[in-house]
Amino acid sequence: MIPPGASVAGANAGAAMPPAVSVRPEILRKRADFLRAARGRRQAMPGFVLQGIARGDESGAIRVGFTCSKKVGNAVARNRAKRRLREIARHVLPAAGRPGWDYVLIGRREATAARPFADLLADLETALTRLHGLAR
RNA sequence: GCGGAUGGCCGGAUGGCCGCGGGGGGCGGCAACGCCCCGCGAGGAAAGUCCGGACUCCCCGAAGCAACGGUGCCGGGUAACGCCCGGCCGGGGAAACCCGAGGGAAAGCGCCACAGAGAUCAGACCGCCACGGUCACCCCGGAGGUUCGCCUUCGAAGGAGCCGCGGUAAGGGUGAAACGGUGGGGUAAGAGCCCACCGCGGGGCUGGCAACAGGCCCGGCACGGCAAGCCCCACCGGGAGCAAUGCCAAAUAGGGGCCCUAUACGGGCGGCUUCGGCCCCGGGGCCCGGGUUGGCAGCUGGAGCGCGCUGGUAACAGCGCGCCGAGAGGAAUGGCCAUCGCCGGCGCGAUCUACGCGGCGGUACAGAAUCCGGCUUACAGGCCAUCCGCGCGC
Repeated sequence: MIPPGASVAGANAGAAMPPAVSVRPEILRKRADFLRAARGRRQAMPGFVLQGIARGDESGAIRVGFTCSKKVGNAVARNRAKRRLREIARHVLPAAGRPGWDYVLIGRREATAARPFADLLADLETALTRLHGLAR
């Protein structure tokens, strides 16, 4: 099972090794931030739903939040989905995210936990591209 | 070895890359913060939120009574419990063992359908039996007739059947349950009518702390079931919950107090006018309390865990030594990968078992949210001990 891992590592070489100058994404914790992001653009993917909005303040930080409601499953299923979303955000957002934006990743029942990790990474990149395209 | 019963335990391992949440230390920096190092970081059920507590706030003189809710054989354990341990009784099993809301039905009310003759101080449907009446039929005797086979008629004893009037609670049948069961005597047939044993009720005796058990005497036997319908008795119980509760504080809006502004624009006050004064409104400053949101505390060292000894059948308790084992708050404890375990079935190695190799599939239930003690429910796979029965060997 070497080829898949190698291809992902090669394709995401830039994303997997974020440059030191890039700011690590901050985590959203306030309900108000989530409500504002929900008013922005949304892009549905097989493993998750992405929401994003430009904050419009002078801070250049990329921020991201995670949502898994009870529709995703019991506590174990929700936690697992949230952890996988956290992991793909950590890999992709520093390179593909836009400074000054807030993103929210929403977990989906079964799909978020079952979809191969490499696919999830690719999904987030294309979702970000489409979201930014809509915003333009 | 096979089948079964009970109690207890585990619930993947190692490594690599990249991460997360607390804590401690070091360096840089006024600080915010950044970097480095060390150590810690989910469960047996963390789950359901069903009981019992600790801890907070609210209410409240004490006690009793009433209401409401809960518990319910006895003894013990415990901070407490509806939990646990030991025992008793009843039921199931060949046994180990398992199951039981298991106080009171002579305090009272209520209910007991259907079936059945009759369902509580009940009842005669079938059956059984005695007596009275009637009589088919059989046997005997007399008289008459005769084809000598027998026929008719009268009388008497018995008598199936039918009718009437009674006896009976043994048997059949109905039912969850039928004035207790089995056997014998007895009787017309039967019946606690009488007797023995069992059961039941009462009394005292012995053993036991008790639930209760054992045997003795008396009574021929009455007092049906449901209390998970109401009820009675005994015991227990204030309410709400960590989003409890306490502390700190910015912006905005609003409330209160004090001071200043005033001659202002405006309104009011002493009969009127002027000056002056006071008050309201307006503006400014300071302070106070409430409050949204946010932050801090509560927040984890405790009815704690491990080992040993002592007491106890045990639950458990005491003592000694050792240990610190999550503390988040849109909520960390992870993501990806490799190797190895474990289980299942398949193929190959000689046919099976054992064993080896190969590839395939599976590796559960489930995520702390103030903290403890329980209960209940879920769970891939596995381990240990004790006991019962059967088989084999010594």
